[in-house]
Amino acid sequence: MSSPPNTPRPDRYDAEAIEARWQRVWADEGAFTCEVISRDGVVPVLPDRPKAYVLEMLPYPSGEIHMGHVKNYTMGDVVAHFRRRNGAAVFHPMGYDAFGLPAENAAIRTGEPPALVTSRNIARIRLQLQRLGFAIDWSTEISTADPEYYRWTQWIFLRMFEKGLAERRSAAVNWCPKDQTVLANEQVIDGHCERCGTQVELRQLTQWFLRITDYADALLDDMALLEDWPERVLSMQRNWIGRSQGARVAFRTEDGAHEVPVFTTRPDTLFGATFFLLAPEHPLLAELVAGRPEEAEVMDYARAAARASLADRGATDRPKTGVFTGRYVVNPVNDERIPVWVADYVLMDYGTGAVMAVPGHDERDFAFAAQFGLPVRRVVAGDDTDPATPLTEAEPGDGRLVNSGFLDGMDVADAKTAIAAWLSERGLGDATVGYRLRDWLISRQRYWGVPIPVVHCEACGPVAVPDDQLPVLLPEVDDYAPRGQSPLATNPEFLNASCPGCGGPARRETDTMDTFVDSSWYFLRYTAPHLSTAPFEREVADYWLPVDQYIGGIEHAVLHLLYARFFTKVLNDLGLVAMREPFARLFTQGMIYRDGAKMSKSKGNVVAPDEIVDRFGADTLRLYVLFMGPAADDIEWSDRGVVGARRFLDRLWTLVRTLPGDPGLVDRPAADGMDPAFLELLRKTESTIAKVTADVDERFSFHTAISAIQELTNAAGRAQADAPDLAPGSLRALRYAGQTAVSLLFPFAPHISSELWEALGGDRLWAAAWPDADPSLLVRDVVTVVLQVNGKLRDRAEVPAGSSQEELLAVARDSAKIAGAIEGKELLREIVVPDRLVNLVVR
RNA sequence: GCCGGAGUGGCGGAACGGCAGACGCAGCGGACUUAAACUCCGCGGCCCUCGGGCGUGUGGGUUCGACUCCCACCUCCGGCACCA
Repeated sequence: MSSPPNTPRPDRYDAEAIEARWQRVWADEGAFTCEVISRDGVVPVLPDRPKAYVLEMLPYPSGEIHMGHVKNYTMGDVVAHFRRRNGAAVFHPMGYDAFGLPAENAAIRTGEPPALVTSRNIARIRLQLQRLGFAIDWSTEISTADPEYYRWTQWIFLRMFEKGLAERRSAAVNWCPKDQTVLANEQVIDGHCERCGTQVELRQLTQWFLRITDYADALLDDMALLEDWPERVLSMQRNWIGRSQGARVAFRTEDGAHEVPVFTTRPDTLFGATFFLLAPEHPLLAELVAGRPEEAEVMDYARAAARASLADRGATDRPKTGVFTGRYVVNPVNDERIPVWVADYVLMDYGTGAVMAVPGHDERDFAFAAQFGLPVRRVVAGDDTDPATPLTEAEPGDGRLVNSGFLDGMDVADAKTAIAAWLSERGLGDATVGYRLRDWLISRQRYWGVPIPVVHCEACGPVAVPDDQLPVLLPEVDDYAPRGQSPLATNPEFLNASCPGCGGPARRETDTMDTFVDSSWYFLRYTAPHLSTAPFEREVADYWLPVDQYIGGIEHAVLHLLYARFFTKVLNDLGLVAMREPFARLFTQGMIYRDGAKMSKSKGNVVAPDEIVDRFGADTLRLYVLFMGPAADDIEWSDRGVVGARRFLDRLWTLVRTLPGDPGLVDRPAADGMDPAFLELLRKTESTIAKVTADVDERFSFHTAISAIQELTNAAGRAQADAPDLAPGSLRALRYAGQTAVSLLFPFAPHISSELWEALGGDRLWAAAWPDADPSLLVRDVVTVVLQVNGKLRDRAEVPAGSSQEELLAVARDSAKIAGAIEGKELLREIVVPDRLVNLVVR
């Protein structure tokens, strides 16, 4: 499209200048500052319109944002802009998950304090985010490493401590030898440290735990409240919590001295138990073998198992190992005497650490029995199977009970009920539930985290630091290097304290908290970011929360997202907030790949957001990361694709800057008497409004929304090129189309949209009402009807919308192609779908 | 093994019971240019002679009609996994 000779050549699209200009305007006007926030302890007036708390997972300030951040925050920005222009009170804050190992490790390398590294990184990240033009309320920015913030992290910890939800106890825990700290179960992937990949070891240590297992059922049950969470995440959490219904059954040692309970999900197979297993760590083990000939071998085995790494012991393809203890227990259901073995496939921290082995119907027990020549007994058989048929492999499936006394003939489900009642009546067992979920180990033997606000008194034990002495400040230390205990332990001023209870000498806790604690409540702090008397203001928090739309990466499915749900439930039980779930709707974005791999520095395949902004502008980058493909999918980065996004913005720029007619926003033109080509453009404009609105609001389908705007822009460009002399109605339809494209594009590319909107004579596009489609223009007066024979497309016809069945059939019969296709055949049926198709079924 | 998700042009993808391949990238042809880039216009699943035939991982089914729904299978991705 060349410029007509007498019009001035339009100015070039200068992204850099435009973006700087509008970012300044928004900041000067406080365009995205949220009024409904507790500031200086003053509770704001709560507005009487819908609210939208739009939140993306806060970044770890590593010094550079990456493309994943750009995609994440652009999506949130689109939603926030969309809701604002649709009349909602919007809150869209940002903060930094600022404690953690990378800054600490950098500090160790360079000798700079982690606080300095972190604040420098935060300053840089803030600039990068601002350069992308995100509509963030920067006045509510928080950093989890700020004493003003972590004071309240400590405060919440103390509330949990008071409730018995935070406790110190000895347990076998995961230890990362490289990072020199313990890890939570969620932070161990296949036996390796989630952060550094080192194989973790098991160590028996006294550590702080949060009793998330107390909330296992609530975390499962309340998933019903999470209707808009991806099934994938719910399934992962369900899996992680791992609830299974079973029974606890009391076995006794044959001398009657000890009761050893087991947990089983198959109490129906109790008659099939032919041996009995203890975990190597089982507390009774040493006593059972004390002074017996088996003692040395058994205890050697137990010690070897304790030394084995989690990865080794957890390997399912390893042959079964175990040692006979020389002792027997009695099966309560038939008084049968069965041998007790120790085996390392039995886990101490699941169930009771003891297992009744039913080799006939459990694959692991069968493998163990085969290994050691132990008997296998069938107690479940199919309807056509003789109860005496020997088992050549474990049959864990359904069937009828056999060789099982009073259970014989029942199916598995009935037998479970019957045996549970039988055991319960005799006090020998109860229906119970097992969970895979473990308590959350939050101690870390590292420097750069929240100090656990407890002192250890010789007389009183662990004692909470009183609220009025919070925050327990992270002290300066000379050496941050991890040495198996927290660097805080080397600072005598920090270490020595007096007991808040008895005043006697005491020692401060030197472990710091897992940084996932910090991010488990930050969404509340935003609503009162500087409040000095409480972590948040209940009234304001209850107004904004739960978060209406939360957006982040799938990698937090069982980490942050589980922990934050747990914290919310605790705060709810403490009467501090009304919500039971923090995130009403969750969207998990896909990863951006390049050259078939996740972008990472070590692979050298990183595309730096800043470079793209330098070359093409922030609007191009924002548009491209959303246009790439479905927001939830993993997608390959394309350098050429970015160019395409920029080309589109250039095209829109040229279109709007060369629109004929006087400046000034136009209203929707009247359809009556309009030139057909421009009526078509008007219809296109209206259907684009409808599509973009639905795609953003209901489907989270940004790439299709953008493609619809592109179609509209292309259509307007063609209409302009094809018709140099325009009737007034046509002119208006053209301007209206361009203007609407700009308006719809705003959430995606706010700077260029604002600039063009201004050029069109508009003002403050970010506050302008989102356009509404005119329903009367969404229905067409002429439609294309598909003519089929036996479901195969044979012809098309243009007919007036709303034509009757008879009219449509007449049109079909008039078609030469249809006539040819049905010639000489018997007409069996005529299918007519109004305004869509006619299908003639012939034989 | 169990649970979840996905298979459509050269590529990212669209269509979610009714015209398969919108939009974009790459490609080809053309215009502009001394030339190149930019930009613009056009073509574009495969086979084939216009007419047509075949095409959404594979095989069945439901339906007038299936990328879409149902059953079975294959492949890939993700999660859990000696959890009794």
